[in-house]
Amino acid sequence: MKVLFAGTPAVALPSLEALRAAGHDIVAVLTRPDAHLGRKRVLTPSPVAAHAEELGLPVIKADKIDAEAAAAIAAAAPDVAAIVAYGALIPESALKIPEHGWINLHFSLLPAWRGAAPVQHSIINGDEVTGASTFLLEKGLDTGPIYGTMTETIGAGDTSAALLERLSHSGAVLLAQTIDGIGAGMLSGVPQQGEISLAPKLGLEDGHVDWETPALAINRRVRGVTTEPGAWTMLAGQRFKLGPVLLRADVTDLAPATLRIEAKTVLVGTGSHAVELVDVQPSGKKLMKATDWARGLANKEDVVFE
RNA sequence: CGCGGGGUGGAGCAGUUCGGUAGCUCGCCGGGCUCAUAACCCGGAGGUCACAGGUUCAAAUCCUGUCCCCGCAA
Repeated sequence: MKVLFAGTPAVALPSLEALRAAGHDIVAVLTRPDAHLGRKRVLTPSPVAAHAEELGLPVIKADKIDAEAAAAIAAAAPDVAAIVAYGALIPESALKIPEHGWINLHFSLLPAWRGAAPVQHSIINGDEVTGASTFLLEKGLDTGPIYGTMTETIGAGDTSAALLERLSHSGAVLLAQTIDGIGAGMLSGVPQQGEISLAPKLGLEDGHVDWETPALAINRRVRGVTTEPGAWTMLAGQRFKLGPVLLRADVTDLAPATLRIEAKTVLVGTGSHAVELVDVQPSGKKLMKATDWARGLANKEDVVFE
């Protein structure tokens, strides 16, 4: 089929590749405009834009589907649109452009975790299983009829970044199969059923660790916000980033936020039992082993996070 | 020219204010103790102090410029 591919970050790339590999004709790629990234604000194309340009595919850059973008999409005359993490809403008027509509690959088992950050919320919530769904885009937020789903187990040490990476590949297969099925006229959408939950985009404050909460909740939250937006706490007035922490149910005598620095481990007290720090990143420093960081501390006593 | 922190043996840091022959905690190599060890004891290797100029009898330290890393902000 003639497919319009819409996506922006790296997690969309496997889907674009899967569609090409399945033999579909990518008539155009819709992505968000180049953004000023990094400290030097270098104007950088999105990963999808960069890849599409390498492949010589026509690229439409737009952060909202205005009349101009809609005209460009219509001009490409797609049979169907495939959308993976594009990053902006598609207005109702544009939904009608392709004959078969817009098929969204969403990284959760809908209707669970509708919204921008499904993977992060599933980990923070402690879900044991998540997955990906393909559905027909409609006016509501991630509410359309489902074409296909696949499940993925969430590991005890999974971070959002790791899980999303896996889902981006397995989900790409699902998306390609869905587009195949629609092209063959053998698929129809099924209304979503089950418990609805929302997964709004996470902000910086979502990564702020509250040491008064139980260790398990902290473990899940840290993994859920890693790598973006990142977990952190405060130390001596400076932001202090944290990598995933290990549960240490054997240590129960540490007050919340209080550190205990030992030869091979760095422990922190929580609302329940202690947690072991693995990787940390002090402000202005690179990511380092918690034990390395602790080795350089002048005073290893009475270290307390704020 | 957005704000800020930083580049010192393999790792993390101190030393820079008040220039004067490189330190701490580890790691590594060799030896010892031990039933044994990530514990302890003894010995050892390893650094042009990011780079380039300048000032000075003397620069990690003072002055100028450059490169690189990171946090914030976008």
